[in-house]
Amino acid sequence: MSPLEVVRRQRRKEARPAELAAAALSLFIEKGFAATRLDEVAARAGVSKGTLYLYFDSKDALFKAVIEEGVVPLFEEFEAKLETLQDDPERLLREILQGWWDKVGSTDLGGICKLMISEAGNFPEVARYHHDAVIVRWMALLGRAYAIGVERGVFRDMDVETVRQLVFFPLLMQAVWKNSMSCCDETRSLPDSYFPTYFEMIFRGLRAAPVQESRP
Amino acid sequence: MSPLEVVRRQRRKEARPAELAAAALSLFIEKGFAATRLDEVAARAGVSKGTLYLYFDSKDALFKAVIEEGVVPLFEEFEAKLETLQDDPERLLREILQGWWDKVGSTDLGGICKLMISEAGNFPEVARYHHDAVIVRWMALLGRAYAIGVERGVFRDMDVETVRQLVFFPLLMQAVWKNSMSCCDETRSLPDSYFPTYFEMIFRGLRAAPVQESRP
DNA sequence: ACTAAATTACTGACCAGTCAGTTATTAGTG
DNA sequence: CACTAATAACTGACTGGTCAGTAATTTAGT
Repeated sequence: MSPLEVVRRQRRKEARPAELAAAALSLFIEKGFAATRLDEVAARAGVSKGTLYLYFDSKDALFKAVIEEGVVPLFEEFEAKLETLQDDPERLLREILQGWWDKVGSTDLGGICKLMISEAGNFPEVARYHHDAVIVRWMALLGRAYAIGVERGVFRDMDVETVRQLVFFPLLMQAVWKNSMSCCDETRSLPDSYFPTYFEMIFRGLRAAPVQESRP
Repeated sequence: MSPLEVVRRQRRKEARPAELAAAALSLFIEKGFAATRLDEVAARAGVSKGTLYLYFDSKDALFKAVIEEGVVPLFEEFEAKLETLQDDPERLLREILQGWWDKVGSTDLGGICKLMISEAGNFPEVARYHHDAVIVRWMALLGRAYAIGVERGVFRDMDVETVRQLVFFPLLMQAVWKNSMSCCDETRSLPDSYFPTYFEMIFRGLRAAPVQESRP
C-alpha cells in the first residue's frame, strides 16, 4: 500500500541489546515476568525471537540485564550530593528524596521496584544482586544523610534502620502502587500537596528543636 | 515401611474448599500465582488435582476465592474500634494501626498484600474487587480516625489522602517486603524499637500542639 | 448395590529455546 | 569501479517439555 515500505532487515549490532532490554523492561512492567513472552519482547524491539537469543542467553539473563542496566548507573548522582550539601542536613535529605522520586519513582524505573518485589522469590540470585548493588547502597546513603543531621544536632538520635524506612517507604510504596494498581485508581495522580505535607511530616518527626512556624 | 499407612482416600466434602484455599494461599505467597502449579496446590491439601476441579472452576477462580475469604472478614473488628475509642483519637489511631500489623501485616495475610500488588495487572477484575472491598474500606477507616482527631483539635488539619498514606505505607511496605525480599535480608526481624519510634514519628507529625515530653 | 467423592491417565495449547536457512554488509580481485 | 566470495546479522518454522483443564475409572460411605 504505502509507496515506501518499512525496511525489513537491518544490521544494527550495537543498538540491539539496549533496544531489547528496553522492550523487555516495558513488557515486564506491564505484564510481569512470567506472563511476558519472548516473541513479544522481540516484536516490540522490531526484531525476531532468534535475534534476541543472539544477545541474551536465556529469559533469566534478559531479566538480570534489565535490572543491572536500569538502576545501577544512577548512584553517582545521588552520592555526589552527600559531599556538596553537608552544611544543611535537612536540605540534603530533602534533595536526595526528591531526586529519587524525580529520577526513579516517577519514571519507568519505578516499575523495576515493583518488578523486583514481585519476582524476588523466583530469582534469588538476581534478588541478591539487586539487594547488594542497589538496596543496601541506597539505604546506606539515606542512613548517612540522617547521621550527618544527628551529628550536627539538627535531627534527634533514633534507630537508624527505623528512621530510614519511615522516611523512604512512603515514596517507595507510591512508586510500587502506581505500577500495579493503576488499573483501579484510574491514574490517581499525586495531590499537589503531597510533597509539602510529606516533608513537613517527616521533618517534624526528625527535628531535634521544637517546631518553629515563623521566622525571627 | 511404616506399619500404619496414611489413609488414601477420604470423603470430606465440607473441609476441602477451605483446605485447598489455604494450600493455594501459602503457595501463591511462596512462588507467586503463575509459578504455582495446581498439582502442587492439590498435593499440599492432601488431594489430587481432579479433586481441586470439583470445588473450583479454574485457577483464576481459586485465586479470587483466596483473596475473598482471606481478607474481607477482618473489617468488623477494626471498624468496631471507631465506636469505642472516640474520646482518645491518638490511641484510636494507634490501636487501629497496631491491630492491622498484628492481624494482617505480620501474619500470612500480609502475603496477600504482596500477591495483589504482584498480580493486579494480570487480574483486573480481581484487583478491582479487592480495591473496592478492601483498600477503599480500609483507607476510609484510617481517614475517619484521623478526621476525628482533627475535629477534636488533637491533630493538625492536612490533606487526608497524604496523611493516611504517610501513616500506613511504612507498615504496608514492611509486610510486602517481608513476603518478597526475605531471601536476601535473612529474616531481618523488626528492631524492638520499630513501633515506638514509628508511633513517635507519626504523632509528632500529626499533633496540633507542641510536643510535650514530660508529665506535669 | 448405589452414588458421590476422589483418583488417574489423558489432551491440547502454549512457549522457551534451537537451528537450518536467508539476507545484508564487507573484503577481495581484476 | 564492478563483480564475486566470505562473513556476520537476522529470521521463523520447529521441538520438547510443561501444565491447565477433562474424561474415564476406582473406591468410600451408606
